[in-house]
Amino acid sequence: MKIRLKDIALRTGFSINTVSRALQNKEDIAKETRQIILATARELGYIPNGLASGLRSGLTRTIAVILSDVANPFFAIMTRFIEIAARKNNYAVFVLNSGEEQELEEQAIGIAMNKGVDGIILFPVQESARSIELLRQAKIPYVLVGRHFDHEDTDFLITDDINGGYLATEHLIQAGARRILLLNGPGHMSCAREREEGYRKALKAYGIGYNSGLVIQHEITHGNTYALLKQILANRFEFTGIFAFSDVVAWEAIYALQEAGIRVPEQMKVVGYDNIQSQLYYPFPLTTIHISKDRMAFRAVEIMMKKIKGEAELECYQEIFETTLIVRSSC
Amino acid sequence: MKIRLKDIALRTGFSINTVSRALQNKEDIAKETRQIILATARELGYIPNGLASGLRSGLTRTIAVILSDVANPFFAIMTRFIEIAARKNNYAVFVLNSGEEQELEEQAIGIAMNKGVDGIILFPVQESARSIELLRQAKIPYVLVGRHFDHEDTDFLITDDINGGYLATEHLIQAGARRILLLNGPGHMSCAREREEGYRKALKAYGIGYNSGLVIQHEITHGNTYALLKQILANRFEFTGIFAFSDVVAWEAIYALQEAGIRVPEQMKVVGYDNIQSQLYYPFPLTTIHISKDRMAFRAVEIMMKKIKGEAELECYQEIFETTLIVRSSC
DNA sequence: TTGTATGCGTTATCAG
DNA sequence: CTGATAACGCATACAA
Repeated sequence: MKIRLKDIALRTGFSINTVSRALQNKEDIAKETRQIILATARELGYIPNGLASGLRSGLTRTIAVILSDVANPFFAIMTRFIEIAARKNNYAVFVLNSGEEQELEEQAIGIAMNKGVDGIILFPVQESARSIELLRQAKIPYVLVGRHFDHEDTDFLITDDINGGYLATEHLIQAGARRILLLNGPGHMSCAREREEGYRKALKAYGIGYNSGLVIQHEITHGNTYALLKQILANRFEFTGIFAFSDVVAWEAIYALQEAGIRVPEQMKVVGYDNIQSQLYYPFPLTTIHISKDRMAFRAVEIMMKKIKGEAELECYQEIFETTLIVRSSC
Repeated sequence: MKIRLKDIALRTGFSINTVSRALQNKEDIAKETRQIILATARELGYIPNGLASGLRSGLTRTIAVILSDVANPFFAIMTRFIEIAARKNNYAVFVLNSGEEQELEEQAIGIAMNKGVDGIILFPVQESARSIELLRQAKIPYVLVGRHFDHEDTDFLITDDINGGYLATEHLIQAGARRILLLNGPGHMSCAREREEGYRKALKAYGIGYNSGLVIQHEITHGNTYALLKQILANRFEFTGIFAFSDVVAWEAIYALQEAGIRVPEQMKVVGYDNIQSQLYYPFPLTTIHISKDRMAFRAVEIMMKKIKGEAELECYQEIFETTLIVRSSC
């Protein structure tokens, strides 16, 4: 049998209202009264009905995380940290995958709204800014993570991807690679554009000409890089280094390289992005760009909480996290 | 401004009730009426309030997935498939991490109940059966995945871990390993016990004595295997094969082996479990035991839906999925 | 086929 | 400090 406030009220002789206020730790309740109520609530195994309280109060203590694909370790790690932080704040999190498809992202936003979430942490697909429009219209607190829109004034937490792209490319160059394949994400993603900007800067700084044939924008969904690289390797190719959009992309690439009998780093130098290995011990030591996944996730939740409570001091929280090079054995 | 049924009612001239019924596609509504209502609902951008409908109807179209740690690729993959299937059924999923701690798992169950989920998919910690007790008392539909209780009559989906353990061990033996370290999960986990049973069976079948010093039960949380193996390798050791509880455990082990300068598979043969590489292209080809993560996840959701709708034909759904050996290069 | 009335469990307002 | 009452938005039973 489900216990309601009413049951506790009946048992203790107080009114439903008093019980509610006592359990909420409101101030104008006698100490003794509160104790009695808390005790019987515990005794009866009372679990508040979040739907009812959410409906009435307008707060559900629930947020949604909308991302590309939780099966991708980068997003899985982010999700984990977000859940840890959310739970500390007594929040539960919905996980919704967009699969990097604009339509599914918008659908996910709709689901989140339907569920009455207090806020949304969004890793936006960026095929259009309609998601932002939706969020804004609904007046629901949100924070973008990892990517941001140039012409929209939103909160966001991103990493210094120009610098990251520069560091990765520079390291490849210093390792002797002149022709460097950029296995980038699609151009609508701000982080992809910025990583490419860093790539270009580094080439320029080292006096290497930019070759558009070496810059590949592709869908970064599961298996796509692998298929693509298989194809590339089947033909003539003249690069000796690869800068991958992410560690996952790098792995897929290396997987394809291995199948083609090309050794990393001897014959091909590879640098990834995200430093997933900061959270998982993979036996393949990938040189990569580190970003602080934990700090970003925690900060995202922190901002979310402030916005929900209406404590946001600033118009927009926009933070750029540092990127650093981690040298392992792939380059 | 949030659109409610009332707004659509006002706009169309029908009553709230009619609008509600029209949007639910109930039968006793005039075709034309329905069309008008649907059109204005769309026009106004109506998003139903799931809290209100959930409160009233008792169904929230929401489930919870409670698992060890989404950052672990195995659970991430399962979560992904579960979300896909749930979403097809118009369900959203809460992800709650237990961190393999009984207390956090029970807390997570409480959160799920508070949120009014229609059902729970649980990868149980199994330190105690109290979680099952909670679930049962609350009369909330649930399915256990990956692990099951011997003395509890519950729905569960597991894999044939005795066979899996046997196949892994047999393969190690056939590859020439006689002294095989079993890096197992804790003994309270049914799947760990069953994998060990398979291990023992294989040893016996090949006339190899069981050596309890080679069987290690340990917490399988992030980083723990790595630390443990570092310690083991620092001392004298005499095994030439490792059967790891999971691919993640295997990776951590191999990571430690590499740091110790021990080559896989030349000096040490390793077999993992779960075949995470069926979903992710990792450039380290791990020999492992395959389990159908997609089929298990889809089935879990399918069962969940049936139980929620009260269509469950059987007392308990108990299914054991096949395990097969995947040979790659680590053994 | 449609409308009215009621209640889901909680919180908020206000009176006592 | 406590209690009565209304309201959140929707779905259901029943009346029309």
